[in-house]
Amino acid sequence: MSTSESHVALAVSTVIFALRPSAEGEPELVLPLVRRIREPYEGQWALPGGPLNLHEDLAEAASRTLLETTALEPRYLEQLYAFGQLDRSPDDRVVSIVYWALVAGEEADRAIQSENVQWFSADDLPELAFDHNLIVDYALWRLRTKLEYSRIAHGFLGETFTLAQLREVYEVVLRKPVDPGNFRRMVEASGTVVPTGERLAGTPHRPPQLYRYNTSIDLSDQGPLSRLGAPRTLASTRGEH
Amino acid sequence: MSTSESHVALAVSTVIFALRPSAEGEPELVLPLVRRIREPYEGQWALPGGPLNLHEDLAEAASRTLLETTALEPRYLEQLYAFGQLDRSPDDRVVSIVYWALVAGEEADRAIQSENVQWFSADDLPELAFDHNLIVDYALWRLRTKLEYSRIAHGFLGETFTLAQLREVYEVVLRKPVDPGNFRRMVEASGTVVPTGERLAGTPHRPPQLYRYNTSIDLSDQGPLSRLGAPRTLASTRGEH
DNA sequence: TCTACTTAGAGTCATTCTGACTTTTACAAA
DNA sequence: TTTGTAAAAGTCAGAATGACTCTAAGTAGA
Repeated sequence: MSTSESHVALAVSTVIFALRPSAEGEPELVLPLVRRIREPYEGQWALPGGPLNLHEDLAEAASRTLLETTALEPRYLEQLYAFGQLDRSPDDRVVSIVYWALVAGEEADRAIQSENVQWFSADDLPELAFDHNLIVDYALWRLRTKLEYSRIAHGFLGETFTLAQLREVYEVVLRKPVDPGNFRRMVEASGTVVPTGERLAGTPHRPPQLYRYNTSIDLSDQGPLSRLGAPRTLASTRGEH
Repeated sequence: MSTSESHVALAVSTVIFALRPSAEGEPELVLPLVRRIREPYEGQWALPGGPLNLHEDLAEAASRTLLETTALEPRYLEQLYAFGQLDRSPDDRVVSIVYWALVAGEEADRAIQSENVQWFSADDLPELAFDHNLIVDYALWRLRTKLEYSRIAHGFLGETFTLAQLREVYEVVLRKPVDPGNFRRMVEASGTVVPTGERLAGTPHRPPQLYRYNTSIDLSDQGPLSRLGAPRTLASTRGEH
């Protein structure tokens, strides 16, 4: 085995999602892409990523390339899929292990924007390098599916948030209106958030309760994989007591 | 990049599930393991697998090692996860892309059994090589989770089956009794199976209707990944009209 | 100061879904 | 002909869900 130099290359890429106000003021689902500066696909947009270092964990590599290209730290990080079709790179054989991440909107404002790094609307992407359009489509599908049965929406928000903000995440990601009353009932029954006791002041209406994510609840998202030492960041990054 | 000889090695392994009658006659969930014939972990049991060939698709490699060690063809095949912790192999760095598969019980009887290939009860495994206990735990968790929201149970059965046989799959995998009436209602409402028109004769009671899997329904299990040309076998292997 | 406006938050009601259970049917074996 | 067994259809109460109403509590403007 190990056919001299012509071995299979291993890369790690990340699909990074954030919510940001669009030109019209409405928040929209966006993701950062990097422009390729070499062949193949030179000049085209692609997912941030790079080769896996020998002494680096997979999730670490995902976080690193995320930090390098966008200067952001994820509030949620999960492995998406390993893509390995024979023809996904024209000349060599590359297997890409892809992660997907959520970053808070406030963070995303501080993100790098440059000639070669730009944010795009997730539902209106250009033609990307390699099979990256398929990868983004799958990541979007996973995000939308998982949002409904798991409780990851706060990955888009800051430390504390109102139920209206949380509901807006659902509305934007799922692209459909959500009834405020039923949403409140669903969230409160799930026990995934707890009231901080404080209220958001300065609104032109009754001041809403602020909530934070309930870290004590185990939503057993990944089953036995949680034994692999929390790649899913969320509270684990920020100082939590 | 590409640090001379000390690169990251890439392997593909597969967790293969089948239902087989145990010593007591009750069917149980079993999986085949192979005994390692070299260091590290020489003599210990491990998942079937091997290195990825340069001109081989990931799912293809999974099917191949499956065929080589057990002489079986999967009725369902899906990527599980890519495992890449730094310490999972003592001396070198190995990233394993793991698949999981279902094979029909009747097939499993024809499977290879030898000194170095044996089937074990999924809930009563010995200590395995590498991180393979964790991998099997995760595969079991995925199987049990997916069985409830998706319709993959017929992956354990033959071309046609009765509702009682299908229900038994649920009972054995989920390790809990399932009400026959409610199960029938659930399955019929889902539309995932269709009656063949024939009945199973020779039973000491009213002869049950035979069903087959409804291939025309898209249960959109994997979202956009279905564009990757059906690694999920099921009907696609056997001759279907 | 009062009124209009807006969303927060609590609650109602009808429909659907779910789990536990009953009844009748159709076969084999005794 | 009787008995035993599972098939298949059906019943019923409680839980979950979607559409909707009503009151509370703030700001902004008249």
